[in-house]
Amino acid sequence: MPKSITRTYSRYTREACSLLGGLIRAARKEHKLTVQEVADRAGVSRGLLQRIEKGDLKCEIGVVFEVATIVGVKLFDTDESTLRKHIRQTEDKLALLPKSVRKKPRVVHDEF
Amino acid sequence: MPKSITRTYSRYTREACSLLGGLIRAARKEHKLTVQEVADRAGVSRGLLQRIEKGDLKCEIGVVFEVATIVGVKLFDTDESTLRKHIRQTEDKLALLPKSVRKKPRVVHDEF
DNA sequence: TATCTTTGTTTCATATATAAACCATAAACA
DNA sequence: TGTTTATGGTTTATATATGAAACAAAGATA
Repeated sequence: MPKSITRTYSRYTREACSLLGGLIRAARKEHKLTVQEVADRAGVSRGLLQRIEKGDLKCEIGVVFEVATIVGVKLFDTDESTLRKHIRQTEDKLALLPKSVRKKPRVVHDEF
Repeated sequence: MPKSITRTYSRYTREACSLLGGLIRAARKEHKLTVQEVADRAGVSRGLLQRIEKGDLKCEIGVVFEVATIVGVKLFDTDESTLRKHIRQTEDKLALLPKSVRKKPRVVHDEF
């Protein structure tokens, strides 16, 4: 059962979300698109899109990214092929790292 | 009432989420941090963090961004002050744009 | 080798995000 | 001006994401 849920967000997180929402809103208007129109294209409700544009932190990331894509806001400042390349690079990097992370020697003997 | 919810995501959206998850995972391991440790710092459950690292599209964007921030993954390739500047620029841009978007002349008289 | 830890899944109860329907205000155009 | 449309708030019912706990398997250290 989820415990009663008061999350805290760093300033950077809040500002990043706020900026992303603002970029989406600006891009939508530049394309002369209505809130309803973009919502329809993304398959979401008008209210949800309005929350996204306000930088609401509690929206599905997939929906936010989808809306951003629809209005032409690039998440990683890269096109799709570059994106795929980054994914491969990240996978390669992960392959080199240890599978699981151990912190310290299990027991500390050096108490003196 | 929400209608029964089969969303579609573009390839770019899926890959962007996948990449972000991979970057988080790689950054976490580079910092020698355990899944549980990062989950605790972010105030989320271990299972949720694992879903984020797998690029799950249905997570709160605030949580994903927060985790990314914790392990040092920059969303916009900028520091906090630059981020704030971008926000202001976006606001200024929005101030210049029309408040609401009108599509076409209301009625088309020119049917002939 | 054996032991401890991390990770990867699963199931389940519930808190909550969402869609839909309203209404009110503001903005755009004639 | 008046009319139409876009936007911004609600409110409510429900689909679903989440936290917690349990389990198994894989990895790391001695």
